[in-house]
Amino acid sequence: MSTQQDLSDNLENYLEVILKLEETNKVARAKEIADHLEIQRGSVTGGLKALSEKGYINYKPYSYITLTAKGKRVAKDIAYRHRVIKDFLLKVLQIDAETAEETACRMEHAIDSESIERLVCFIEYIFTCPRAGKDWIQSFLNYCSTDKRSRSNCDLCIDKLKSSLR
Amino acid sequence: MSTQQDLSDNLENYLEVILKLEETNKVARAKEIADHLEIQRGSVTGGLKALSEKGYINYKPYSYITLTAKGKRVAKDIAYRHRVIKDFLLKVLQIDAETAEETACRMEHAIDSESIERLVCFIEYIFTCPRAGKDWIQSFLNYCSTDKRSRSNCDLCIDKLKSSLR
DNA sequence: ATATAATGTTAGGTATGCCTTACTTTTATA
DNA sequence: TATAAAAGTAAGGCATACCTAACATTATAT
Repeated sequence: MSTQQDLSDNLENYLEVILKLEETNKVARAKEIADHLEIQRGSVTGGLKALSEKGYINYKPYSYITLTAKGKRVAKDIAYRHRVIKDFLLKVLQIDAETAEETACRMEHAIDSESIERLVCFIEYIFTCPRAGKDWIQSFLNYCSTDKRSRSNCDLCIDKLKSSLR
Repeated sequence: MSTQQDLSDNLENYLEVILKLEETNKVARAKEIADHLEIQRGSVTGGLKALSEKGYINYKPYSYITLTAKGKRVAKDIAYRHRVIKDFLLKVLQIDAETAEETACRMEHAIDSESIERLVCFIEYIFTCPRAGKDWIQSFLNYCSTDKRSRSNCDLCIDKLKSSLR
């Protein structure tokens, strides 16, 4: 999904965690990878060997782990997709933080590059275009919770928009 | 992901295909499931046994396959998530049909129910709110392709909006 | 400096989910 | 109705990816 299908969703998660650990601790250690992925220590070794064989990490038994240039590039891309999707869920759909985080964790492996770029642009568009913007998104939640989907507030809203643009 | 995590992404795909085949042919047959999932005939049997054991399909060797009530409920939910995501990709992000289809196929297993409902509402909101609407979405693509993301056309756009609301 | 704790690896087991090949059942046709 | 084709199943194999328990290495603390 990242470049071709060289990496399973699982291995993508490894890379994402290793990047995070590198940023915090300079290097990653198996124990912490296990903790972050919520799997057992013994399960990590296999993943690390696979990533090493594919050239994404520098790995020697009993030593620390770092990303190769290729690994870093891919890891950053995954983290980017994660951020964009979480942003959309949080700021546009206004999903709660925990759900947004969990869903972003899964969707990041499923979305294609074109859609991610378009999504980035769309979020920007919403908050840039004078016809939309922050208050427009705020009204969205109100629209959602209104059973009748009434348009009774529309005139008021448009009046406010008009005067704000004068 | 559908109800709990009783079903893998894979088995969810089986259900989705079986629903589609039921709608077309009244029943599903292993050969056609294999064709739709692009796997070999021999691979299907295992999936069918798993779905049968979990109570999603009515399955007897050498016979046709139908969804149970539970299976139909879940299958329809998956198909719904698929439609909503594809709709968003097509109509909002304006991704090409083929990519939208493929990406929806993957994302349908990753998204949560809350986000799907919010997404449904959001798509509706865009095409209902007088501040947004069809021409607003059309302008989005233009915004995307503009390198500078300039706001030079904004005044013109707002004028048109104003007069359309008089 | 050495015992102990923490960390890492190995080996064997389980489950999913695909493959292929060979065999069985059903369907169609001659 | 017999036989060939099509559809379905079974068995054995492979890859992923997790588990646990036992063993190895490294780090810590006395």
